[in-house]
Amino acid sequence: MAGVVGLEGLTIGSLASQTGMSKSGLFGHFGSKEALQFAVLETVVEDFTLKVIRPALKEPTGEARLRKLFSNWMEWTSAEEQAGGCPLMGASVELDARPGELRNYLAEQQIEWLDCIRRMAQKAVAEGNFRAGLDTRQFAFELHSIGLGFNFSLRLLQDPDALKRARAAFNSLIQKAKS
Amino acid sequence: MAGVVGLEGLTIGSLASQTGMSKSGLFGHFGSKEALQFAVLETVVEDFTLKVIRPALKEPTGEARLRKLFSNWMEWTSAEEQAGGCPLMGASVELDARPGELRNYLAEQQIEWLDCIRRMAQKAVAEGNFRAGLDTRQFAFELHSIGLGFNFSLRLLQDPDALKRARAAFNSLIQKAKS
DNA sequence: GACAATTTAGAACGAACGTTCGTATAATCC
DNA sequence: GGATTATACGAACGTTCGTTCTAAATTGTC
Repeated sequence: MAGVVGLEGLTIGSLASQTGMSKSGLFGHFGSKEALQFAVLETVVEDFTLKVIRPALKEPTGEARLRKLFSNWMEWTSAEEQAGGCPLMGASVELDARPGELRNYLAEQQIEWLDCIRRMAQKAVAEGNFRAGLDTRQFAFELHSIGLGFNFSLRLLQDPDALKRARAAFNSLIQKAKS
Repeated sequence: MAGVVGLEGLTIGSLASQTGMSKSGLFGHFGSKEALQFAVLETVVEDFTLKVIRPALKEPTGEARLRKLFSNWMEWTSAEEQAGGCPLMGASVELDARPGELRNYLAEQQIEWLDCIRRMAQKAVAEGNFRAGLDTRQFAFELHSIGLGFNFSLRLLQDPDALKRARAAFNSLIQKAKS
């Protein structure tokens, strides 16, 4: 629901009726709407870590791990249960101009995500698969940008080629990192 | 205001008091909230065309025009009056799972925007500056992705290197289009 | 300067918002 | 098995939401 209508658009009444609970019964579990939003965000981050990052860590370091990370990410972003696209990207846009704990938490997590990409790229550099002197922060920026573009093309434009485009961009990013 | 709180978060009461008008006085100009949202979106698109696309069309076709388009775009996205970042990107995420006329209109405009990029790239191909056989739709996808990444890094992460990163990504995209 | 049209204001509407309260049921503990 | 703690409920709170009236003010036209 938060993915479709946003964290602010998510309403306690509609969530209650969706879950078959009473408004006050559901409210009691959180104590405030902000706490509910926080719980949603935490759950999403947890799910992201579980389905995107963790499985990739089982792959051998370097390019293989990055490839796995990327494909997991694309799958997670386009999953049917994510009705409104990647909820983290949704929240990023929704919260980027609203100071508060929610925003701080999300920004922290997204910095950590970019750093996770950076570390994987750095590992590929150390192993000699990516060229020495590669700007791995730049690599992370560009990889993340591809994900944003994919979400946009898939969700708003409903472009059937969205995945193809993202994959092509990813491949040429890898290519560029090598030479 | 719509950029900060979103098109749905934008409320007639708050907009009225912000403009010094009465709620009903302001409402009368639009007749419904959806019409107000539509007007906001139309105004944004108009402003975007005026400040980003139109000035680029004065440049010579090909790479120079694309460079001007990109720098205009970055400026517009990071402008102070766009308190919540690029309102079109904000609306894209907000509306991508909410069927309706607003969504249709935005999707149309964004398709037109990607096509505008594509045509400029195609021109560069025709002139021999970009390599023959370049996938210009792919080029447009990647260019737009850089813009999304820039908006993200600038607004949510408040990364002082956001513009540097976007420029570097753009330059290597141009480079890639040549060889 | 009278008249018509547009623009604004004020009051009120029902609905939904987040939140609080008191209470009844279910689970847990000694 | 009785006391205690979670958990869920229905009702109501004050506020704000988008919207609808009607009336007053402003503007433009002949």
